[in-house]
Amino acid sequence: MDTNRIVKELGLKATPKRIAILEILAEAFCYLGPEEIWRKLQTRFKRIGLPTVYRNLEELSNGGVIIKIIHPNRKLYYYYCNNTSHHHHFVCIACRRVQDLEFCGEEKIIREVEDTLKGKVVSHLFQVYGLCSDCTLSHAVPT
Amino acid sequence: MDTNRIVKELGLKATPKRIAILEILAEAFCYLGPEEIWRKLQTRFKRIGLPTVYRNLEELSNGGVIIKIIHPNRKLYYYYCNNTSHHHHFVCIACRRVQDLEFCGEEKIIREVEDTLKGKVVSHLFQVYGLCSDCTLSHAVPT
DNA sequence: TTCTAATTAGAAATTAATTCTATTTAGTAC
DNA sequence: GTACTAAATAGAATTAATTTCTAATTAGAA
Repeated sequence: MDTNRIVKELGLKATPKRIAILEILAEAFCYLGPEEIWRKLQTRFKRIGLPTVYRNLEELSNGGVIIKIIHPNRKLYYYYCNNTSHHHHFVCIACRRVQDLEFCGEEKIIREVEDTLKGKVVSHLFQVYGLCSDCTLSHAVPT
Repeated sequence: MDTNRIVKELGLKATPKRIAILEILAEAFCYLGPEEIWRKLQTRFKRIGLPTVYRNLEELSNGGVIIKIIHPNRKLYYYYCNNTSHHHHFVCIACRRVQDLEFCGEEKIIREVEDTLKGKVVSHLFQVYGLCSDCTLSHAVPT
């Protein structure tokens, strides 16, 4: 995965820290918060500010390379998503693994909103929470 | 609507402020934040603390009488929902009106997660954002 | 190599939400 | 109606996450 090229295609400079942030997420296969990412970065960079992490996550998120998670606890989480087509995710509440879902009822929603409610759909948020195959087997308890 | 009875059925005391909070939401037909509710309460009560509002919203939300909104700006919002059956909502991003949706792809999601991913669905979050019929007509610009 | 706009560090500020303690109150028992 | 007790509240203080600010640094173009 050419993180260097990905970042430049977004019109951003390929700074070592920006690249590292993207790589950490790409290798995680689960969602991470800014502070968690910051801690991982501190093993590679002796000077790294938390605002830098926040700023980069926001930029990469705006560029569509990573996805911002809407979490009930109001903290920010992000995960890497190389699948650019519209789709949704199954999030494991035990291990945080994120997996793609095929299902999307978009057409049906649009039809109901436009026909019945006479409104217009701008976007929809759809996330499925549960236990992934590994965590189902191990009877993991979500944190 | 007997707010007094509703509150007592949750095992909570029917204090004037708690009743007022529930009434404000029930009469709003849109989602409101704690501070907005607090401002409305201040016209009725000369002494009313913001922590009281937060605490009551959390309690009423736990009781299922009102619903906590997951909002991209990470602030808390709540709306009154007297429809106890499982369903989802269409939220107008201009005027904040909340309307019930029939659509729910629950069975299909469960089938995909269990059959394909071998996981188990615990819950799903599904919200549709757009412009309601009134706001579509008036070309309202979301705030 | 030089230059410039983008990026960063680190401190400070902001904002929403929560905690704490003393006081008040709803609802039960009498 | 009065007394009682657990629940609820006010208001100040605190917490925690995120954002803003300014001066210094750096990536990448010229």
